[in-house]
Amino acid sequence: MIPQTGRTIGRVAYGTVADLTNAQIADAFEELADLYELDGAVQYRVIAYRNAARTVRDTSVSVAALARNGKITDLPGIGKTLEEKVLALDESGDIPSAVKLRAKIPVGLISVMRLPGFGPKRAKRLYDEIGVDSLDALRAAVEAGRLRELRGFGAKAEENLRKVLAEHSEDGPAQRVVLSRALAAAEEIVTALRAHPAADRVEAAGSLRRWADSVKDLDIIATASDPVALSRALAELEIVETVHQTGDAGARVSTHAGMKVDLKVVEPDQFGNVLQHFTGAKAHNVALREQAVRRGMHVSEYGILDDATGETLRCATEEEVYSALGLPWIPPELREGRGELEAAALGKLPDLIELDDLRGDLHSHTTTSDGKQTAEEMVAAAQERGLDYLAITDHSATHGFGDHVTEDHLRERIEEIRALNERLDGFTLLIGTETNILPDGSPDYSDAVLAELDWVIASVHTSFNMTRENMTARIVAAAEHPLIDAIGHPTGRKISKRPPYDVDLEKVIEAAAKAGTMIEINASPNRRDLNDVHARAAAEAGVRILINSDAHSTDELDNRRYGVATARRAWLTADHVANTRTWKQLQKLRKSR
DNA sequence: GCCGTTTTCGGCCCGACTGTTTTCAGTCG
Repeated sequence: MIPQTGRTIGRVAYGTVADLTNAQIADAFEELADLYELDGAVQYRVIAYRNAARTVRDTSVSVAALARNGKITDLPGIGKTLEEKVLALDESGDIPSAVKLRAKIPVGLISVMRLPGFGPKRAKRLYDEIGVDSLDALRAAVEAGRLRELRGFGAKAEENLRKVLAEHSEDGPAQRVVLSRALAAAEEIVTALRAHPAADRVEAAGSLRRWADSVKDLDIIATASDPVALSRALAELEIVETVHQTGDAGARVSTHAGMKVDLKVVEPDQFGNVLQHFTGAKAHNVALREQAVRRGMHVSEYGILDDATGETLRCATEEEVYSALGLPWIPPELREGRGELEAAALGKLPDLIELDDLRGDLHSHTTTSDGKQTAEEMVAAAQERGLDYLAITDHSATHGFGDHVTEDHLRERIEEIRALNERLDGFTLLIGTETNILPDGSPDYSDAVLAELDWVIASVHTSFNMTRENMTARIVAAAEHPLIDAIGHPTGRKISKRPPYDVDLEKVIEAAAKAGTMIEINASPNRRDLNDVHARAAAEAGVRILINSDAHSTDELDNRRYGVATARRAWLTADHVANTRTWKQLQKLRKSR
């Protein structure tokens, strides 16, 4: 079913109506893909729906609006048929073919299909032959020993299923680990393996290397003079809880935190192929291989087979892999299947921003609100990290939790910070605030006190459950406020913990671009908000992006690396990001106050 | 269902593993 958050079926009841969101369209396509797959449709039709769902999810403008304007078929993988379905969904709230399929295939079968070891074929047979139409029905069938009636289901299958069903009821599908936690484990493991005498090259691959928001497991690719010794070294690390297997091709283990780690030890002359293969993402690799086939070549983790010569090219480096396909090396952060191959072929890959490009940080907290350290300590830490300026932006009057800062207190603080700044040499300390955006869109300080500050960020910290229209109007109003320089963590999401509040970011971006308000990529690894897709859209719309640590302690200034990673995944260059400039230069980019 | 530096029709990425099978379909990454 299509989730209906923020949208009204039978839309006449309201004067204005929330737009059909991209997530809702993508969900509808995914449901159709699942149902068609269970119905036994040709695999390529199913793949077409899945690809379209991904494209829609990665699109930063309203896909429903594109459909209404006749532009939706400009999106890759969306043709006439899918255009019709989006229009039907937009107009009637559902898709006729989905209605038909739901009448034919029980929706509960989708969760059966998702079970590990199951797929559309097995799920459908369970339904056709013994009437299993949900997970509960499957449980009952296993208990009753009915699975053995089926050809192709042996004792082993039944045993595996019992195990899977037991795990499934406990914590649902395998949970992903937020990148910062995975990275800490990866750095520990990679450092230890590199130090081992048998090791030659050791690199973490996978979504971790692409700096994704979260990762499922850890892939490590290595070359070694003694593969067995290196595999054993991994198995013996303190961080490892369980060893699943180890041998001359590598090892598979789990950490105490429950993360699976897969070490693959490969031949040095294939290291580039394997590293490329396991860095992914899937969409990138599929597109790369399709492109290769058109040139008469076949790419796999073992090499590149050339039809013309019948020979397989083995590559020691990733550069050789891409070069053999006529492409420059592509930074891992871009390998998501979002147009990077086309850009690479045209020599138009962006010159991505790096951590050292950042000159200042414009969002940080001290003990005045909920930070752990003083302004003096934060300044010292910022200087150690090579920054030239830092804004102290403690929480505001309505923050609550006993951490609020009254206007009077803030006025005292302005004096203190200005005095401290006077004593600093070659460093600029700014006094600012992270003012709450109240439900009506106004900041929770008076304009008079905001005007006294060097810098104002505005964020939402309360009333998350507003309607999409109201939340959008609220944040747009803040973006249009003459004294607000930037919007902080614009969607409020917490990765793997809390979904974003319902807001039409396209409208916020439009308003920010028009008003000259900057938008932050909050670099906290639990936020990374704006995300990569939205940050790319904002930059393309002409919004100046900030990468801010939101540090609540000195060590959290290092979180900027996650913000830079998100910016790189958004194709941003140093020029897109305002705080790559000196404070003096940045001030020229601000709206006039 | 989409798409076009051979194509508007006939293709559509690659290889390993698993379980049950005797040559392979289904699933997974």
